[in-house]
Amino acid sequence: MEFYQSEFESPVGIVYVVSDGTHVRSIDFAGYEPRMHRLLTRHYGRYTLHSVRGPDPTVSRLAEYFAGDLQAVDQIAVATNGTAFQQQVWAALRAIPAGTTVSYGAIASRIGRPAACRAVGLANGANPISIVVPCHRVIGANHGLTGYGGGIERKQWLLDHEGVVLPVG
Amino acid sequence: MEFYQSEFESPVGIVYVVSDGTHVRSIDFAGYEPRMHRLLTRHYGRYTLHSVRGPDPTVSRLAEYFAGDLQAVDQIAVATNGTAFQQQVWAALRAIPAGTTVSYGAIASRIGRPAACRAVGLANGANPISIVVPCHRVIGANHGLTGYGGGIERKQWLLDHEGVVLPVG
DNA sequence: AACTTGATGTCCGAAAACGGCGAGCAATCA
DNA sequence: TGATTGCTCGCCGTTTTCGGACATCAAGTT
Repeated sequence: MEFYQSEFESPVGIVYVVSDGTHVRSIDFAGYEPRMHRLLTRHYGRYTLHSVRGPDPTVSRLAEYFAGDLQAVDQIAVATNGTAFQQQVWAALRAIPAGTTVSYGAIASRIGRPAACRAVGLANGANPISIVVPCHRVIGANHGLTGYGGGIERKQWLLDHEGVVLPVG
Repeated sequence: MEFYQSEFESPVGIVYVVSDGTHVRSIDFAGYEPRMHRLLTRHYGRYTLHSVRGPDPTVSRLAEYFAGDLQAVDQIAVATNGTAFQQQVWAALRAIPAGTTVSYGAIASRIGRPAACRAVGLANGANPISIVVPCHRVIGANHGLTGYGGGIERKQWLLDHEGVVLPVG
């Protein structure tokens, strides 16, 4: 497996973008390299990662997103390996419009397993493509942020950036 | 992963030869297809198997071996995936000359782990390349044949063919 | 002479533990 | 009362852990 890695300096820190040339395979924050490589290994076995310097269209889209064009990342082509359940969850995530939030339980209902809210949390945590697959738009039923793979602060920042206003909770 | 499969009708039954074009990756007997595919999957993940009709140099060598030229298979290039321990065992197997036998414990000693005789048995059973990697030349310390992935009868036949004479045991 | 006992590497299935949840209930406080 | 908080417990997919089964054999026990 041959992958290509770009770097992007975002307001929430450096972001790594890993693609196979046509599809994005992983996006994660600097400081979480071990997790990223663990996920890549789990999904693709042995792989080699080539550092890319030239312009990367995915990075351009991310820049637009952070500049305020929230829909800029919606068309990015992604490819993921995962269980059937995870694939369903991740697909459901991409259907959440920017600026809105959904509860874990609601996602569970949408994929036909209303009782699997907790498992949705797990699948969320296993999401290999941060930001583009917007797991940050899923929050607790009581409007608490509960958790985020990149740290709650980043989740809060992203939601603020998207104009989400939550009850005082 | 792209592999190519040939068929060869031997005195001990039909034999499948799987190669990648330059190296043999698997040799097994008809009737053990599930095991063969399980091993290929374990070692190489997803793969496709193309059926080959034309002449196959590996098959020619096998024919020579069965015709009496016992050294004909010694130069066949093989490639295997496996744990470090298995690689060591399989390498040690190829060093056993045709017409001779060795005990499981002796193989264990040769690779520097004299107490791992039982593990050698396991590694033997996991050998993906029958005949060419001559796991049939390994027998019990008491000269019993103990076991063979293709059935004891085939092990007996191969040893007879190679002129091995064992104590009456 | 027959039987038991460890050491050994790997795979496989079963079982348990672990969460980025959420509803329900009771205790607390104005 | 009614709102709020905190605890408990059931839910469920995934990962981890664990225990057994084996192509053995030498040494110790009976």
